[in-house]
Amino acid sequence: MNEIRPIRAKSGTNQEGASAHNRRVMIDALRLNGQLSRADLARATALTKQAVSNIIEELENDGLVASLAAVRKGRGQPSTPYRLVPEGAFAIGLQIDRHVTRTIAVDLVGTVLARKEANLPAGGPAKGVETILALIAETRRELEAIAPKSKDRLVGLGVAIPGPFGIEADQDDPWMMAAWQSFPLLDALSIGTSLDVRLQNDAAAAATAEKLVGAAHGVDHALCIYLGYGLGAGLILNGELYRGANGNAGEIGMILSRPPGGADADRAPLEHRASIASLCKILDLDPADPELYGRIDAAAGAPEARVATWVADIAFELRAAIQILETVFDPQTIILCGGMPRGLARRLLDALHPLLPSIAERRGRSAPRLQLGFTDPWAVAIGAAAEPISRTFDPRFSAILKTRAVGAA
Amino acid sequence: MNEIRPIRAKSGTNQEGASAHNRRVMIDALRLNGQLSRADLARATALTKQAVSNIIEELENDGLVASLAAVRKGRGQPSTPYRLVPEGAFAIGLQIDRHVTRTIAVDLVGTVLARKEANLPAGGPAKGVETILALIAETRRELEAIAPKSKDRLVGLGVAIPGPFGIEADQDDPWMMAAWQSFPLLDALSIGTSLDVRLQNDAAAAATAEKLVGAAHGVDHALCIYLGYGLGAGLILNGELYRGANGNAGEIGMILSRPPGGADADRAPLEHRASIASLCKILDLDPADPELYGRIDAAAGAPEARVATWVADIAFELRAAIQILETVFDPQTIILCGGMPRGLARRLLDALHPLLPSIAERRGRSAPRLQLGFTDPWAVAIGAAAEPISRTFDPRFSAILKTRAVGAA
DNA sequence: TTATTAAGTCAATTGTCTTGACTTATTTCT
DNA sequence: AGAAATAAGTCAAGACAATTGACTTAATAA
Repeated sequence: MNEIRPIRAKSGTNQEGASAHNRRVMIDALRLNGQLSRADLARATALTKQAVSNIIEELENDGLVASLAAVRKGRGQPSTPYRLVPEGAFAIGLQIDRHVTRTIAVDLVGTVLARKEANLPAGGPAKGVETILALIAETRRELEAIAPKSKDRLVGLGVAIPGPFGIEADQDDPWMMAAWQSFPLLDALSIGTSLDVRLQNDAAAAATAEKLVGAAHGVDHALCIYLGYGLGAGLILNGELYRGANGNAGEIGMILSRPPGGADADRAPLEHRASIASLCKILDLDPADPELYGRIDAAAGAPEARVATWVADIAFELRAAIQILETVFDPQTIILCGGMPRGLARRLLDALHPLLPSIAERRGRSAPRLQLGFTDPWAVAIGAAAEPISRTFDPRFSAILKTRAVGAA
Repeated sequence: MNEIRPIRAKSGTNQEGASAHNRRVMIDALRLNGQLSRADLARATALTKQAVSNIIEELENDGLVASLAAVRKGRGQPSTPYRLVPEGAFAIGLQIDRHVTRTIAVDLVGTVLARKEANLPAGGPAKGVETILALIAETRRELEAIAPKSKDRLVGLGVAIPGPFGIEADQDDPWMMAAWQSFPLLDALSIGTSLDVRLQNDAAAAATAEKLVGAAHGVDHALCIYLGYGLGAGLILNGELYRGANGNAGEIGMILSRPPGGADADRAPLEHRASIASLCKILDLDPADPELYGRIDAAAGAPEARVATWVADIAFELRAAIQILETVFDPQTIILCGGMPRGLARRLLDALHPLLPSIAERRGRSAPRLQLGFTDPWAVAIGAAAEPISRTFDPRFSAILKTRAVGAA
């Protein structure tokens, strides 16, 4: 009998893996610096001029980079800077929220080229998927009208859906979107769109957006607190989005916390008290209302005592959460983002200060401990769209490795 | 004027980087699986038989792996398994604690070959370094007596020191070991030993030990809660130790928390209530007592009400901390380790159950949510010694990349 | 005895980066 | 002006490490 035992091992790599990584590094460097000459790139990446030359030539042929006018910067031959070509790649993002779904089309540099929104019909995922597929198809048509090249250069469909994933959720708990969790969404979308589809939770998507085109651009260690209908955090660690063992890392809304002055038995998920959902409750708003955002905006603009209470309460909770996150992750910065009116986000940011003391209080900080990120309702959809771009073009450890034939875990 | 602007970029790689990675992957696979044939390795790493053959031959010449007797496992030529050679590499670990310092020598597979302990003299780091260098020298002599090869095969010196690092600490706060923090320890040790020296905090060291030879062996997402004189956590994310932006990730002892029933103003660092230091306070023990461990052991064995109180109190705090860590990191398992008697650790583990509900409660878990790791006073020193081994031989993203000439962040 | 299966080697090939010399274009010095 | 210095970028050969496909070896199964 040959006993077949699973062998645990990481996979190896070869020249192809190295080459793929180097291409990604070039694109990343151009994304971060706007434009660089071949010589700049060689210095920045520690590769030789010649290697860079070959790779840039290849990327130029692939339509991903293009040269700009030569610039004289002193003695020596003028350099020819290169930049990313926005039309080099496109991606579609899909946000599925509790009551609404949104699609977005972006290009290689993260510019939004099309956006669509629809309310999710009653009847659960089976019905909802039809709406979604129609919305995606519409978005693709619109994108192709603007950028005909996109037809052959769509690198994937990123999907953002509120987490957490795969837990034993109460099927009736509206927080969980349990029906969607158990629905074979990935398959339905893969078949329905013929695109490469990946799931993220909404906080991770928000973080992806901040990483590609926002405040986390080029920051290796950043946390994005996402305050939406629920509460979550997207973790950027070592320059990559961290997903955890089951894709649930950062689900800070599920932290059990005692309300101020409350007893231990009063522990409840943080997001029950700190989220747009809690604001809806305080303001007696229907979360399913298509005009929700406008109503919140109106309430936040008016001298509304209940909003002030919510801001104060949520600031209390978030201060503690921020202190914990800073302590546990030691990030360069924390970015507050979410689907709420900008004015409300600003008020919240103000209310959060002064922050609690933490190890983040150090001399010579280059970034603020806490800053504002994207705060419009489209942030998650943008992040969803950014995911395929990031996955395809950003340097990542796993992109170097060969895909393994055997092995587990 | 040529304006010199820093270019932000990740570095590239080449065949050498790929080759170095593949060597690490081989060693990692052998470490995880005990012994594997070349064909096994080829399947596990997705490399070709030929590539594996070449690498294994090289590793064999380097004295890092060796073949075992061929085994027949059915039809076909018998396979020749390979294993790691313990004498292939050695490392020294140094733990500097508040009142004591320890050194350890380990080999490639993590076996402890020598250990030394000394009390740190009064007079601060300047004086302490002399003690430490003498201890290291003694350890090296002892190691060389046991394993003469170690002279040429010492890959580094790992140092574990209580964190956090680089914060604006009160110089008189005994928690902070501020004097050591500001002392140029790295330089002193580098010069004094001519070894490659790296610093970690003690919790990270404990996690490194668990990763190399303990409960986190082969686990990609694990957290080690380290309960020593202070409280910290070592984070293993994607199979690598995560350090954060400033090497302070996991310093959960610095989380500000309200005591049960306490007011907001009572917030204090978690480790003030949850650590061996808090036990010392309860038991009226002098932390500087060289016999501290024995005294704690005695108290924990006796029917001592104060110990029971401490266990209950600390379990209360740690339950909340564990729930937070599970929620935030989504790990496969959490390992409880620290410098305390095994019996006490067991009592604490029991007292922690039932754990608070979290996203970690899922069907089909393969590892327990919480398990016991190393709990002897040498755990941190072992981890310190494991660090150079891990750094030199474990697969890591950064090991693939070229070292960059220019560029920042 | 023969076929089948699997481990492992041999030798040639491929792909990607490196090396070192060279060309081109510009500024600075004399 | 002319020469020297400096920097960007190319050319062509070389090095390195994995791949490819045929081959050898050694076992079990038919």
